[in-house]
Amino acid sequence: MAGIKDVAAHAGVSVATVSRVLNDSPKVSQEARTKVHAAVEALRYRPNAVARSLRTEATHTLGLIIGDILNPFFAVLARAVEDEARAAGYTVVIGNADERPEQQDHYVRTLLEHRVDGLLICPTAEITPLVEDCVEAGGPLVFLDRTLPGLNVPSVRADGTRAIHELVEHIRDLGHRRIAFISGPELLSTGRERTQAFLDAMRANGLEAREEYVEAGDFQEASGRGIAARFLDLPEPPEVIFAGDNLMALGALDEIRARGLRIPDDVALASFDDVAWFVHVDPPITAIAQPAEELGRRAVRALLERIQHRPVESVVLPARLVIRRSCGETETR
Amino acid sequence: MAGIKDVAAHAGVSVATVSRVLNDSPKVSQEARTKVHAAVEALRYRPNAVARSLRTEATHTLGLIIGDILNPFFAVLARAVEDEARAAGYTVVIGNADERPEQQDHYVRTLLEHRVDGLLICPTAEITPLVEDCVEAGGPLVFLDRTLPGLNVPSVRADGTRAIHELVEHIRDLGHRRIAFISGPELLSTGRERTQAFLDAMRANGLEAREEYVEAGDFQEASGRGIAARFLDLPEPPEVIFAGDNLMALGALDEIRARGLRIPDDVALASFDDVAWFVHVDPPITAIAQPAEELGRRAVRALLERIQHRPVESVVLPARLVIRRSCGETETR
DNA sequence: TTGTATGCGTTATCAC
DNA sequence: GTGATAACGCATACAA
Repeated sequence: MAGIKDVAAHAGVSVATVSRVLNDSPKVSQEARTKVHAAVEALRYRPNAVARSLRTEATHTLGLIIGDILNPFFAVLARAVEDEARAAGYTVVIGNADERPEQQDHYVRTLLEHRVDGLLICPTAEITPLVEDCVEAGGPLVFLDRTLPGLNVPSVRADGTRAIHELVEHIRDLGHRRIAFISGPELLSTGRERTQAFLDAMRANGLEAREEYVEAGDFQEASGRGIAARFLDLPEPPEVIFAGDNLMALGALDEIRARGLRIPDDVALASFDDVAWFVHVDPPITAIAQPAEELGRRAVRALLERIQHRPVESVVLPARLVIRRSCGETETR
Repeated sequence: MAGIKDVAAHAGVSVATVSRVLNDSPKVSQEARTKVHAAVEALRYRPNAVARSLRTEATHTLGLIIGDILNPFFAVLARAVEDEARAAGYTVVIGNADERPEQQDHYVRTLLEHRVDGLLICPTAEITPLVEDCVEAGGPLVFLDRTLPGLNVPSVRADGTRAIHELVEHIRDLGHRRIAFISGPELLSTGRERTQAFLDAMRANGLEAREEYVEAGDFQEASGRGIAARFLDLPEPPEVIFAGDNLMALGALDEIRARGLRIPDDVALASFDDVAWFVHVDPPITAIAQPAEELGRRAVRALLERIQHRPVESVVLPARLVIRRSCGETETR
């Protein structure tokens, strides 16, 4: 493959001039510029980003570690991150942690070795030593969607507290009392936050949050299904099942359908996270929507600020309740 | 950040020895090994993959260019590619072409400059000059999901021809005659192939494929909705709408619902591509499932073979019909 | 405005 | 088994 030297030779100038043309430095004659461009064209020269990065200490690459690319929420997040990064001239390398700390660490290590200019992490459950190192090393780092306690790292996330309060109130107004919650992992900030908000909301609405009506899943479909099954097997099953994320809602839906139960008559359903197809389920599913695109964009902007050594504040965006018909709402059409 | 020299100094050996330990070369004493590892630990040394790549001419990185990360089919594909690549010690950089040739080219260029060891492309519509260059340059390249005509590049894809024949036959057996097809872009191999298969299947089943019943969308939701609308506005609307991919099926569903039409009584629906939530729509959607994970895995394996300069054959896997109830099938429970 | 020369962090080729 | 040192391809300080 042609190198900068070949281009220089072909154009009859020095490598320095070629380099200057390529990085459009102002100090270069129009004539040289033209010759170089012609040579680049003729030789099909592609600058070697690896060599350039070694020299400049910058890869123009961002790392993004997400929980699960198959989760539509993360897919939207990833897409927004990629769009915003590309607009700023960066390429993003996505690592799929699959919600496993050791896989998260694998990607942290790999991305660090590849010298990404900055790292966006949706941290899995635990603070791993590697992530701690990252923080101490002080490289550009922003947490996305989730935070880790006790770490001084800016984060970009949604807060569902108010929406959860509204949801519980909405459900109570519909006449239901026994609401069960498929919570997320206790070790995840999002899991903890949603559980706490649910408990608070129940209390605020004068409803009893029975212990057997709250169980933590792992944000994956299978756990949602298993927990829904246990709820439905209870001597006094809940009137409403509220799933802590869209995948667990899908699992709960699977279980409800498998039992031939009707929504909302036999059991009502609501979900944290809104996804495109919720509209098409019968009945359409009442859900809490997170501003995923906005989160992705803001996270990239924050990270770019950090890369330029500017201080950034954490950002928290509100999630919002989307009322449909899976909780027994009366048709309004 | 600590470099290999620092490690060498700290361990009291030469950089050559450190390098040998890190790449566990056999020719190094146990003693040196221990000292180096201790130094690595103490200095929190992270090898610089950029420098290493410059020297070794290998990045252990694969490029993957897909049509749209928000399309569940591509998400599954990407996930499988990533899993298989990681197992082989490679990191994958995903580029989202968003079905736009110029954005595809942006990523081809970027990935080439970053010197990925191999490229997996789900080609958008056109043969761009850049892709042509790629082929001529002869770097490891395999097409995934789609092919480009006249290019000698191995590809890994699914063939839906038989499944489409089965679907049309199935629909005819259900008593329907007027079947409309929301086709994919004529410029995409998948679009052409599915359209041709549909037309053939209609003929083979003694059904008339009316011209106004076949229209090409762009594999995105909005086009599916628009085309479904035009079908339904026809003086004699079709009895069945068959969408060429899952996103266009979602769009068609939107339109059908917006008109207050019932499935399958007012109009039946079927989709190429099967996705998890099709089961939960009322009624569950009859669809053609592609072996997406398998495609992703096989593509990576093929690419790794190419990277090792071994010849590879293209692979074609059959898609299969999944009968549910959106075409008026009688309940079998 | 242009060219020469040095170094980025690593691996690999030699000698020892 | 080990160490010195020359590349790898590029950007840039400095000289011209």
